Amino acid sequence: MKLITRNTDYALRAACYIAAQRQRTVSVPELVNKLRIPRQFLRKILQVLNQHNILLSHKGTGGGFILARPADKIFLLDLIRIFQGGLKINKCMFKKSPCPNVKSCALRKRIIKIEEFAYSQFKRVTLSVLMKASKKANVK
Amino acid sequence: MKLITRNTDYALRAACYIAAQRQRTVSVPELVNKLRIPRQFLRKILQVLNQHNILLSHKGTGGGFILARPADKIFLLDLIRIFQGGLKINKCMFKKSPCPNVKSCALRKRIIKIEEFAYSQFKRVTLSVLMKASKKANVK
DNA sequence: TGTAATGATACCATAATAGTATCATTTGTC
DNA sequence: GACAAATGATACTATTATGGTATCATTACA
Ligand code: FES
Ligand code: FES
Repeated sequence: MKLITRNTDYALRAACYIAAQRQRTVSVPELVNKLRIPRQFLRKILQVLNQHNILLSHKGTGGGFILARPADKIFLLDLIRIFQGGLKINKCMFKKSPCPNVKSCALRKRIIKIEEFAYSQFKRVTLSVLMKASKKANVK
Repeated sequence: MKLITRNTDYALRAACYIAAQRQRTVSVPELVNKLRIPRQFLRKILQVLNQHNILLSHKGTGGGFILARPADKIFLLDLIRIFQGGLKINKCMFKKSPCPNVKSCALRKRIIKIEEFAYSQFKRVTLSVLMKASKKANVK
């Protein structure tokens, strides 16, 4: 079971890379070269990020993408929502038995709790947080 | 994204039903009739539950399945492990950048936390807990 | 006006999940 | 012992979600 799909993963990596370039626009060829993400797939992803106002795009020669807002205002949760339609961890399984539509069901409760927890965790991860982690790694 | 697959769901329902019958063996035809789970799929699932010592099977006329141990000793987490190979929520995505193999990565930390939390929640759900919930529902 | 970029969109491939079919084996009953 | 009613084992198919590709249109700079 995956919490994060490859869509989201690639989006996150690309956004991180772009964030690190400050206000310089970054093109797909550059991203492909640095991140080794399949070109067409990456393009599709970046287009979606643009549509959702995570990135701004610039067409034409010398064009590319930049962040639409500061790196500490872009949350992993945003990307998950975009590419995975939110977590929507689970509609309850037991459609009929044993719990028809009980508020008190233990299973339902747990699932909701897990979902809320996952949200709260992913809300704390921003691009800038991830970039810091990566900096430390490179410095080591 | 599903925390619980249909395998596990069906297994849980079937096990709950069987648990409610005490020591009476319950056959596939009966389960199909009551739970409306596709017959062959259910059979496969029950066979797996038998192999993993959640259920005991009894062949021949009048045969069927009973719980291999008390309902409060059968955990949802067991079933998830069996049918979904544990939660194994996520091996880290960023294979290279931005965090090569850093202990301190924010994302990794979150993912591990979520995984642990999910485990702890599912460990608390037993067949008997679910049966209680369902009882309440039916009484209401 | 040519070229380097993205926009839009339709299509294909792979893998995970869900479900089916079939034959073999065991066991109770007449 | 024969038959029927159950499970055991296993191989196959179908559906869906994910991952990935290809192509043509549009924009913008030089
Ligand atoms: S299992 Fe769904 S309400 Fe209880
Ligand atoms: S994203 Fe994997 S270690 Fe940070």
